[in-house]
Amino acid sequence: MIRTRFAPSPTGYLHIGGVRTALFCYLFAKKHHGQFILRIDDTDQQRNVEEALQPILDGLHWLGIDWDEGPEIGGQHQPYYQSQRSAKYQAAVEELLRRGFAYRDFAKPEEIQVEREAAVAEKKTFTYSRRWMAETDAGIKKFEEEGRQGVVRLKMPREGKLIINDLIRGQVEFDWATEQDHVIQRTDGSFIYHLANIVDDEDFEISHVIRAEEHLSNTPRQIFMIQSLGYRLPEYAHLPFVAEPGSKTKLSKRKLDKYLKNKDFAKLMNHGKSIADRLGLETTADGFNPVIVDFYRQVGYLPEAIVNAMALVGWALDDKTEFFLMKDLIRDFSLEGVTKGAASFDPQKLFAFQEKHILTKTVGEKVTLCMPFLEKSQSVCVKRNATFLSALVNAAGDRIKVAGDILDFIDFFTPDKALSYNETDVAKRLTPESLPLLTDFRNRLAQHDDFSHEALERLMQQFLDEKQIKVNEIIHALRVAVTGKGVGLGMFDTLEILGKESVLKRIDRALAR
RNA sequence: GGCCCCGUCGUCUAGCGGUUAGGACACGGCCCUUUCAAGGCCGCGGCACGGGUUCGAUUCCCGUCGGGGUCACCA
Repeated sequence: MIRTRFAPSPTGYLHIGGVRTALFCYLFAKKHHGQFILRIDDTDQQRNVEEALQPILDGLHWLGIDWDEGPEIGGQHQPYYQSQRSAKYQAAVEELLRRGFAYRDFAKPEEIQVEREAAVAEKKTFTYSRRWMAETDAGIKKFEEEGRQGVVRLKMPREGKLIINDLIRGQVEFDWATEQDHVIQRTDGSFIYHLANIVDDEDFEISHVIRAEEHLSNTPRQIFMIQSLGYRLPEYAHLPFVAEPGSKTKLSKRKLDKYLKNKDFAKLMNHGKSIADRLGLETTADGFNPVIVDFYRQVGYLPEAIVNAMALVGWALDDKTEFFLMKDLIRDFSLEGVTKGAASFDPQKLFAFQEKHILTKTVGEKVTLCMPFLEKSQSVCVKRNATFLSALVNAAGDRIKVAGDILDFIDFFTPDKALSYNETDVAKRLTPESLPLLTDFRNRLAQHDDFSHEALERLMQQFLDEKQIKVNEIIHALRVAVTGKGVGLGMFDTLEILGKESVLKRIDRALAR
C-alpha cells in the first residue's frame, strides 16, 4: 500500500509552496490507489494550535486535497498531532540509547559553539569532540554534580558513506564523517523534529516520503535513526522547492516587500487588493498576499485553477498538455515527470490558468460564484434578482476573471441618482458635438418599448442612417451617460440589462450636468 | 566556510546522441471591433562556459562559473 503524508506546522496560514508539496503527495498516493495522511508537526508546543491549524485545513479542503487519516477524521494510527505522541518518542530515544546509537551529552551550548567556530576558522567540517558525552551512570552523575543539564545526541558514524536512492534525484552520496551528533531530545525533555518525524513515519506506515528539497541534507541523520531502530526505510523523493518570482531563492512569506517590487506579483496583489478593499476585508500583508492560499479564496479564484497552476510548478506531463483538473492529475501524475531544478512561482501564469478555468464555467455557475461577493460588497446596492444577475454575468462574459471581478460592474446595482462619473471620460465623451445627438437618441429611446439587445441595435442603426453619422460619434457619449465610465460591457447589453427606466434616468442626469 | 542539490527562451517546461531545439505564459505587431475583454494570425527570444568521449553532443564524463539548500536544544 502506498502511503504518503503532508506534515504542516500550525503556522496560521497555508503557504503556496506547501500546497505544491501537499498536492504532489496527494496525487502520488491517489494515482496508486494509496492513502494520503495529514500529520501535524506541533512539537515545539505552541499555544493556539487549533487556531493556527484551521486556516491550513480550510485551505486544503478548498483545494480538494483531502486526507484519508488525520485531524478532523482521525484514523487507525491516531493521534495525528506530534504534541500528543511524546510517549512513542520517549521510547524511541531510550531504545537508541540502549543500543548505543545515542548518548547523553552535558556540553553547554557555548562550549559547543567554541568548537564549532574553531572548525569554521580552520575551514573544516565541524565534528564534536564528545568531551561532555556520558555513557555510564557514573559519568552522568559526575556532570550533573557540576550543575550541567543533559540533552540526548545521536552518536553518528564517523566513517563510511551513505547512498540515498532518491526517486527524483537518483543516487545521492554523503560521507558519514561530515554529519553531526544532532540533538534529538532537549534539556527540557521535548523532542526534536527529526526524531518525531521518523517515529511517526514508521508508525503511520509511510511508504514514500515526498517532501521539498530543503530536507535532502537532513535525510542522513533520519536514515541513521531509522536503521538504528530497525525501522523499514521509506522511499524518498525530494521535490525542487518553489522559488520567488523571477529568482531561484526559496519562496517565503516574510519577504513580501521584495516580491511586490516584481511587477507581475504586484499586479496580482493589487488586483486582489482592489477586490478586498471593496469587500471591506483586512488586507494587512501578514494575512493577505499571493503567497498565502487564502488570498485566492478571498478574491474569488477557482480552486481548480490554483491546483492546475501549482501542479505545473516542477512537473509536466509532456510538451503540450497544460490544462488539468484534479482527476486528470491523478491519472497522469508521476514522479518521473518531476523536474529537478527549483521552479519559480509565476503570478502571470497562475492568472492565465484562472482565465482558462473560468472559461469552462457556465453562466449559472458564475452567478453562484459571484453572488457572495455582491452580498459582501460595501457599496450601496439596489436589490436585483437572479435573472438580472444572470443577464449581467452573461453579458460580462470573459471579463470576469475571478469571482470578485463582479464588483467591477457594481454600477449596475447603484441607484440611478447615485451613479458616479469618471470625470476624464465625461470630459472626453460628453462634448458639444455629441450632446445634441445624445439628446435626440434619448428621445428615441423614450418612445421605444422593446429594450431587447436586438431591437436596440436596430433602433441605433436607424438613427445612424438618418443622421448620417458613424456609431463612434454617439456610442461613447451614450456609454458615459449610462454607466459613468468610458469602458464597460457591450452597449446594447448594457441598455437591455439596465432597462428603459434606468437608462432614461441616467441619460437625463448626465445631460443635466 | 564544510557538505549536498541544481543550471534549455524573461518565466514554467518538452527533449532522455542525429530535431529547422517543440509548447505555454508574458512581451511586440497586425486583424476583428462601439470601449474594455475575448478570439485569430505573425513575430521576438534559449541549450552558462571550457575541455573531453563519439562519425556526431542540448543530451554522456570532467572541470570552471553561476544559482540555491543545509549545517539550531526551528519545523
